[in-house]
Amino acid sequence: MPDLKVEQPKSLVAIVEERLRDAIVDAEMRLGETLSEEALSEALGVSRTPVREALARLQLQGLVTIVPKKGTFVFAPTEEDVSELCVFRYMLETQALRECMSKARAAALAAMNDALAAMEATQAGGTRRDYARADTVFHEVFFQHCGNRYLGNAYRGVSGRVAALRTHLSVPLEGEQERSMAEHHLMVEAFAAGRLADLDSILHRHIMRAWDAYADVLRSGEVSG
Amino acid sequence: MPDLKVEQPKSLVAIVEERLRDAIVDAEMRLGETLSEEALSEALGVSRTPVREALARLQLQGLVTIVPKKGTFVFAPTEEDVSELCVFRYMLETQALRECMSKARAAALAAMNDALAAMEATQAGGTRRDYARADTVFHEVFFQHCGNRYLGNAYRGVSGRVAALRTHLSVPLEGEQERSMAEHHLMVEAFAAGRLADLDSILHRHIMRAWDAYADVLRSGEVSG
DNA sequence: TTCCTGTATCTTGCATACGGACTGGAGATC
DNA sequence: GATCTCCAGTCCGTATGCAAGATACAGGAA
Repeated sequence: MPDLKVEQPKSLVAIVEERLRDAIVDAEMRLGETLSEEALSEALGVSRTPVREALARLQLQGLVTIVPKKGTFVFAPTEEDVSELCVFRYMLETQALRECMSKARAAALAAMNDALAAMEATQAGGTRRDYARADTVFHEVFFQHCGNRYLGNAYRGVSGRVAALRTHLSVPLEGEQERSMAEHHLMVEAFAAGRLADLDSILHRHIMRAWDAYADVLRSGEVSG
Repeated sequence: MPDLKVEQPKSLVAIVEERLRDAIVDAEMRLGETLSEEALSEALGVSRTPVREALARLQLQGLVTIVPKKGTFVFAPTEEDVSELCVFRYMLETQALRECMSKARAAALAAMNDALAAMEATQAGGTRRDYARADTVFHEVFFQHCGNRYLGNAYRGVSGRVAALRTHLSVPLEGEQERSMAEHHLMVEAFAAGRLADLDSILHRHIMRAWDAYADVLRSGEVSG
């Protein structure tokens, strides 16, 4: 018998969650903006129940903050927050890369090259948002091949914030994308050659430079929407 | 004016979540056992809404599995699961210890000594469960002092499973508690002396020995309740 | 003017109702 | 006896209603 498995239609909760997540990550909403369950449910054309459940999930991902009896707000990171997030992200990624290298080196390398190609494609004919998305996909590769789903879960738990920061706090510096691409190339090379220490230092530089830029924007007080 | 701040009464969701979490962790329920929202809501004396929300949170902690239209089940780890969990836990703890040592060494050391004393107290006049709880507290110390709340969140995301495995899959081997205590003492000593490498290796041995024991129980097919 | 206070209006927390989907077993059919 | 069909029971997904807390603002008192 052929494989006839049908995929379940997504639940409303899943749809709403995804939609809201995208709205936050893609900066359709401002950081700190007030959300109302009722307003959202009306805008989305569903009842409050799935909206409420989706918001609860987003809270656990750190994308919104729910204050009892008061309201729900898009998250608003402090400089400290961003710093800790970057450190944490570096820890996860470096560990994931280690696991990839020892367990699924070939597969991971192939996937990284694919992701790299996709990034280059967006550079040629895509928006900054397309590049940001491709960047996200690249870093997710580490976790798809690391062979430890807990590591991947942990990353998924913060990836929303990481992606949101990329969108909200990035300023389009001249030549930034080129430098970013160059670093990604270096990472793949170091991975291919098995140079773990190099890989770590490139990754560290890569992430910490992003932190620097975010911190500048935060200090400037401009929490762009 | 004196400090009159009143603490908010916990929401029903939080109460239900905690209660269910305890029930799973303390092995009041069997691994894989079927749960029904309605049955739980009746047993707990609340409506389905907070139960449902609490179950959703527990799912994100990996303590229950929700199958749409079918039912909710207490998690049932595979041997692979447990292995990955142990590896992940080792990663988190070792990173947290690093951060503790570089950022809040004195405070962390003091807290570790307190936790150690509490463990010894339960050894004198407490149940195995008391010891297990004190053990959990000891490991949480790392994350309370590591200065990175994301690291702590990640740990909290798996600590339920870790604690549940401790309760469900541990067999009371002769002298096990003594060996465990000895290892904890060694860890504190190594931390106090700043010997990171030793600390790592003790922690690794400590966690992997637990994994060994769990794997044995899982292979034996006895998923105790 | 400044401060306090009552109230209108917002928010979320929780309970409840209904319908679709799934499961397991009794009975019919071959 | 084996298999299929139908149906009742159970579960979750979603919508809706009501209660209670938080907030903002108008209006009165000092």
